Formats: sequence, structure tokens, C-alpha cells
Amino acid sequence: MDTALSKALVVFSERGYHGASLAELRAAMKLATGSLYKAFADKRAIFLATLDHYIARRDRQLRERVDAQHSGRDKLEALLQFYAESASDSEGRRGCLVVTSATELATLDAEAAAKVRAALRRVETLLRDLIRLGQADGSIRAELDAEIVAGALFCVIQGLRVVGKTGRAKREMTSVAKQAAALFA
Amino acid sequence: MDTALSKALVVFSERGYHGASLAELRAAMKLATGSLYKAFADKRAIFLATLDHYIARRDRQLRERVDAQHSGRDKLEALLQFYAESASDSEGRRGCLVVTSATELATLDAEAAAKVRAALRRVETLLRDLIRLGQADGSIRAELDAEIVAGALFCVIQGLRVVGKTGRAKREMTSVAKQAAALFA
DNA sequence: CCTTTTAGGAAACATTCGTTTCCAAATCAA
DNA sequence: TTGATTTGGAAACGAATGTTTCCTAAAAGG
Repeated sequence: MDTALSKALVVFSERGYHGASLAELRAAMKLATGSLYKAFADKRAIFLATLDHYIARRDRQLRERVDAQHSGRDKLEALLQFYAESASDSEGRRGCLVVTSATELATLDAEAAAKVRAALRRVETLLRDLIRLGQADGSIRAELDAEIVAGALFCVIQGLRVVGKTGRAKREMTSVAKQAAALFA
Repeated sequence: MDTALSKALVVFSERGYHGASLAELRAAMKLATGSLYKAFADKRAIFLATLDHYIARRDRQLRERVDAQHSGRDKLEALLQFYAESASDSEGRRGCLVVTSATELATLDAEAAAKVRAALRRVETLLRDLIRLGQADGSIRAELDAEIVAGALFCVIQGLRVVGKTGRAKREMTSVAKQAAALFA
């Protein structure tokens, strides 16, 4: 099932909810119509399951990356690198389901919209907390406004995913991520 | 006609190409079916006309903002403020047609995709040129890598538009824009 | 090996959407 | 005022899409 949702993720990330047809989803998930509707009530249910699966996986991967570092600053840099890599090459071109869904926010129902907003909020909150951690452990200047710097970094991250859609190399995205560190230099 | 395209812009920006139906476009543009198909060959033609109209208007507005300043640094700050304002409040929630289209890039035809890419490239090129201008007139440090800083600022801008979709106040977005100036401080 | 269960997948159906057709109403120009 | 032109907008049509139904084939279990 996780495999099928991973395949559905590619279709939804590339094409958005409305641009993804049941035919494309079926083909990618390698499931017949009967099986698909056995497992999911409808297209919206597939989308919500895919979104949940994606958010959970990304949160886990991000936590692992961040937890591998010690200081607030190192954690932040690891986080930026994590997003730079995700936004590069073919993975970058596929895009991020949360960002894609954010641009379609007006067309999603309340449940889906709430999930997207919550996912975005968690990342921004994590950024702010990491900045504060860095300020507490001395790796980041205490005079920075954690809220505003987090907001700026958050925009960099979302921007990486949008720009990544047009196809960018890892080296370039990594440079951008490193440059973004100037926001908390 | 410009008025009708402005109305179509709202629908396409909020909902994306696939999420926008002919019924919604007709209602927003206040045109009957007969008139709509008299003016445009099909939905795709409406979209392309809307995109052209939007890109031209935004380029013009941006040029005006930037040309009102003198130093490279002031021009960059004006540019960032321009985007911060666009990404705020109800206009921000509506979104940017270019960013929305960038996330749907995989589903657009070659002509539309080329227009989106060109629009994005122009902004990034302008950023780089303004950084170099600032480095030449002494308002921006000469040792900065214009290419990389432009890339980072470009991500901030795209990120502002994505985040703006979730509804953010002008004050907050202005703070982020001002913070982003640290990238060329 | 046989029975039960599950999945494949085509066909049918319903709905939505985009486009075309057509005619009445409104507007414009002489 | 009349004739010509344009627009409104409903209906019809074709296509695409999402969902349901149904039956065969494959897989699983006893």
C-alpha cells in the first residue's frame, strides 16, 4: 500500500489534484479500477491518504536530518540542505505535494486545506525553534528576531520547491541554501 | 477586454488551469458563452491571453517600482517590498499566476510552459543585474556572488507567493522582505 | 484438488466540462 | 424608425472524467 501511495504521490505532486486523472493514478499505482475503489472510497480519499503519507514521511526524514546535528546552527544548515536536495534534479521537478496543494488551496476542501496549513506551520515552527535553540547555545546571534528570520527562511524553502519545478541542479540549489545561511549569520 | 482578462486572472490564479472551469471563468468575466468563444478560440487561448496580460502588467509595475530608486541596493529593496505587498492579504491569497503555473508546469503545453519559464528567468536575471549594479555603485558589497545571492532572493520571492496563499498580513511580509535584505547586507 | 477470496479490467453509467449551434434580445448605425 | 450587427444565454453535443457493476482470472487457503 505504501508503494501504491508513493506512486500516487508522484502523479499528484507533478500535476496537482485536478490535473491528475484516475486513469493516471491507476496506471502509476498499478491497480485495477475494482481494486482502487476497494481500497479507497473515491479520488479525494486517495489524495488525502497520499498527503498524509507524504507529510509523515517528510517529517520523519527531516527529523532524522536535524537530529543528527547538535547546535542550532548546524541543525538549521542541515534543514536547508535537506530542502535544497529535495528541490534538485528529477525529484525537484516532481515537486512537493504540500507546496503544490498550497497553490491549489482555494480548490481543496476544509480537511485537505487544514492538513496543508498544518504541515506548513510545523516547518515554520521548527525553523523558529531551531533559531532559538541556536541563540540559546551560542551558535546563532542572540539579537536576531527568531520569528522574522524563520519567516524569511521559510520563504526560501518554499521558493526552492517552486524553482525546483523548473529543473535545477543540486550544486546550484546547495549554493542557494548555503547563501540563505546569511539570514542567520 | 483588459477588464475581462483581469477577472479571468483571479480565477486562474486562485484555482490553477485545471481547477478553473469555463463556467467560473464566464461568470467572472461576465461574458456569455457565445461572446467568450467569439473572443477566444478555447480555454487554452483564454489562459494564454491571461498569462500574457498578467506578465506584461507585472513587469511594467515592477519596472516602475525599481526605476523610482537610484542605487542598486535601493532598487533591490524596492523590488522585495513590491513582492511582499503582492503576497499580502487578499491579493496574496489569490496568488501569482506564474507561481501557480510553475507548480502545474508538467501539465501545461510547451507554449505556456515556455512563457512561465521566461517570466521566472526575467525576474532572476533582474535580481542578478541589480546586485551587480549595487556592487558597481558601492551600495552592495563587491565580494558577494551575484549569481548565488540572486538565486537565494529569487527563492524568497517565490516563497512569499506560496506562503501568501495561506493568508499573511502585509506587516509580516514586509518584515520578511526587510530580513531578506540580509542576503546582500 | 477444490472452494473461497481477491484482484483485474472491461463495460456501463453518471457527472462534469469544454465547445458548438442557434435564436432571441439588445445595441448600434444610418 | 429600420436594418444590421453584436451579445446573451440556453440547449445540444462530444469528450473526458469519476464511479459502479459485473464477470473472469488469479491467488490463497484448507
